[in-house]
Amino acid sequence: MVYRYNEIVQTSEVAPPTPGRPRSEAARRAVLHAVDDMLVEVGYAAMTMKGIAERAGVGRQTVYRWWSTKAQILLEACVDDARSELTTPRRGDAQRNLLDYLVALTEFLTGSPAGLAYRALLGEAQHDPEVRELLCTADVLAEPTQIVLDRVRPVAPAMPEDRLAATQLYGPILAQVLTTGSGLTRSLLKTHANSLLYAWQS
Amino acid sequence: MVYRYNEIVQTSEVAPPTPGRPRSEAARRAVLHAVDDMLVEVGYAAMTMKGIAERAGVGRQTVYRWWSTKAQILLEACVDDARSELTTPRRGDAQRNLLDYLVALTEFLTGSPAGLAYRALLGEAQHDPEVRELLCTADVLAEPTQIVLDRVRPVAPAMPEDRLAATQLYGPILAQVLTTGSGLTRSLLKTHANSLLYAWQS
Amino acid sequence: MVYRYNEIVQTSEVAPPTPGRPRSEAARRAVLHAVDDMLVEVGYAAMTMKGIAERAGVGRQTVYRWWSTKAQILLEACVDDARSELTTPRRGDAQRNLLDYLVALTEFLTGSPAGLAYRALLGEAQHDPEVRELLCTADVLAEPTQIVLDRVRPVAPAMPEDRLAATQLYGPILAQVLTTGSGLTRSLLKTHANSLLYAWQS
Amino acid sequence: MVYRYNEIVQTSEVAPPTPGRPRSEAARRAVLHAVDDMLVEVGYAAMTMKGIAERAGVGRQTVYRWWSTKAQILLEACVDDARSELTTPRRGDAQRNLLDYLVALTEFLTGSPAGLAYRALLGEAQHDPEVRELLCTADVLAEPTQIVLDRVRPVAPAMPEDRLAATQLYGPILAQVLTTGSGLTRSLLKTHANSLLYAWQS
DNA sequence: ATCTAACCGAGACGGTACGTCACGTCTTACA
DNA sequence: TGTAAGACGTGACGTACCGTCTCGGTTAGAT
Repeated sequence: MVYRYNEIVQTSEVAPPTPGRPRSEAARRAVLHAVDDMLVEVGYAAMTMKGIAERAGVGRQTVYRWWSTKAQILLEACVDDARSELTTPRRGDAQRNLLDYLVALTEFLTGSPAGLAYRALLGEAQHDPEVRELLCTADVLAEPTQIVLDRVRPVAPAMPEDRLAATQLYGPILAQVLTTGSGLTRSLLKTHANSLLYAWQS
Repeated sequence: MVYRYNEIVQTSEVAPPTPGRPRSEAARRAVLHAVDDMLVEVGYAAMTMKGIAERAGVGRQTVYRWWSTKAQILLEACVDDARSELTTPRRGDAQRNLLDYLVALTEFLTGSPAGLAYRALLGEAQHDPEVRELLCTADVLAEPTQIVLDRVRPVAPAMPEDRLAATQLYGPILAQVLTTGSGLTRSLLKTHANSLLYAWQS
Repeated sequence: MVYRYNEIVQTSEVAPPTPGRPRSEAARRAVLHAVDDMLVEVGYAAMTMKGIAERAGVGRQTVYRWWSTKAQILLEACVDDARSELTTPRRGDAQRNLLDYLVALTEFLTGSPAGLAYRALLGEAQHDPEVRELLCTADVLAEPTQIVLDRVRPVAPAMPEDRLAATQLYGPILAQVLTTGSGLTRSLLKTHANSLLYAWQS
Repeated sequence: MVYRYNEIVQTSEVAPPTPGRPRSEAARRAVLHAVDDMLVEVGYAAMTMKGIAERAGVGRQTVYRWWSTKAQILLEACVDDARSELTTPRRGDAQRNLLDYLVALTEFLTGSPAGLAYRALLGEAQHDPEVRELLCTADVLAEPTQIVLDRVRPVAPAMPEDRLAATQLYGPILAQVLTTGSGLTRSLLKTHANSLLYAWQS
């Protein structure tokens, strides 16, 4: 689970008050917003800790105090958006459940700031194992995919175990975006969904 | 097609001699080897143009003269290896053709230096459009995949158009490696191959 | 007037505190000392900004932050020494006043580190107008010469205006050192002083 | 004595022909002209061996084959001009002989390309002993000054030995130009000449 | 109403890689 | 052999960002 600011413990108790000046919520938000904006404006590579601090109007030390790397900031900035963008309403039709998800995923990966962030992080993960771990624990794709699979499973008796089924479902879409930069057309997504469903129903 | 040193045109003519001292083949090879070694030793992120030059025992300017970025060097260093590692011998059995390829791809992506390089480049491509373009023109995965699909197509009448079929085939494997860092087991690969073949044969 | 670190304004007020970490006096001194040492050890030409920083155990940016060129550092490092070395005590005898000054000047130019620095700067000034300006504003020779001239003027009614008188006094000594690298002997200095005094007394 | 291209031995014989391709006079002249031009166009500091070669349309190695440093080229390029510009016609009047020389010297140092070169070399000599030696052997100022002194000596019985007299004569002018960048006015030159003559006649 | 401790901004610090430039040497083909 | 061309290894250039540190100042709860 990702760090959440002033996270409330799940009992009825609140966090014990610490001495000293409390963390500035304004500074935190300024940093997250700065990261969001800069990602689309200058791109991941040109985004620096120094630049983020200046853009956020925040001291450099304040950034380092709460996050070690720009990947951490980016993850915190996008994970909630990602989750909501990848959640599709339940449909009666299994094929429609899959298609809706594939469309949402494609839009997420190609059009959304959160998706752009996810791709940047996934890219960084190929260079830096820590980022990969960060990304795995946040589970951005796995969770929403699982929900969709659970909806479909009742009518897909031949569906393989979750891990493979998930990667069969979103793998082609993700690979397509990562390698070419753009997604599949809606009609190809439909073909893909039908393919899988046919195979899983066997 | 990637730059090839002293590339001989395919006719009987050779390249016209340019004035001045010719490029040093030794320096070129030293750089490519240095990049190969450093990628596995220190990783992509810690690899710098300066470090490459020093490791290769080569002037910094010499590196910049022939390559703009470490991505270019890496691509030139790995593209041939990649192609050969992803080429599987033709089999009589369609399912075996697919499985062999999926196994080779998984080993390439998880075990081979060239595959490590490819992943690093694909990661960098998420940060830098120029790297993506470089990677697209080199076509590392597309070409070998196409060969396998062509072998299978005669017995797979429902196989969709090439682009989608290719991404259905290698997408799950690639996605799995990129997101988790490790590949699918052989038995899951077999299941995946069977799934696809079943769907494509209907 | 040359920049002086943390220069206190001459009233009772101090400089208003600037935000951020204050400049490190230790780093400033380390740079000035490094420059002093390196000038005599390796010479002006072989002295580089990089070398100065390393010798001083200081970051390169820290040097550039406070000085643009090695000439500036050198000037700041030597101007105070120069002034004190060129200041001779007042004598009753006019001829002795001149001679003492000429001797001090010769020793300064040929034997003192500060004088070595001055010659290097004067040399650089022939290549770079900015250095000349720097040197003019610092007024290394003009001021001490003026003091001596003022002492002598009462008994030298024919002494020309200051600029010419000064250059008549120190010009031969300076020219001798610059062109040959070594100074005039004491007896020639005496002859020179007598010559001038005779002409100025007319 | 400075190197002179294809210097003819003083007997009636010509130099024995050496084997191989003879040195290109065109290349030599191109280099000297390039140096002349670049000195006034970009200044001494910005003049590089590489730039000289390119400007002259000459190979880099060709420059290095015949000269080690830009100082050597500059000296060869300007020494003849310097000598002729500093030679004044003999006058009957001693004071006029001095004044003419001082004026010529001032114009040389402030207005002539050859004088600019001389100042640059003298500047460089403060950083590099080899350049000083080069400059001393070429004797740019000493020789013409000596000629003038010899003309004046008959009517100046108190003139000190040559070295001091020369430096008394030209030192103030040289010092003035080196320190301020501009020369003394004609009327000050006149005053200076009179001063010296008065002292030397006593 | 202090006191104290952790926060905040600003910015200098020692490092290090960046991409460029010139150095002086070398290796070609040609004259 | 001399020449123009140009690649070579070397190393300084001035800039940018790294992550740390040191200031003055702020903001709370505890005394």
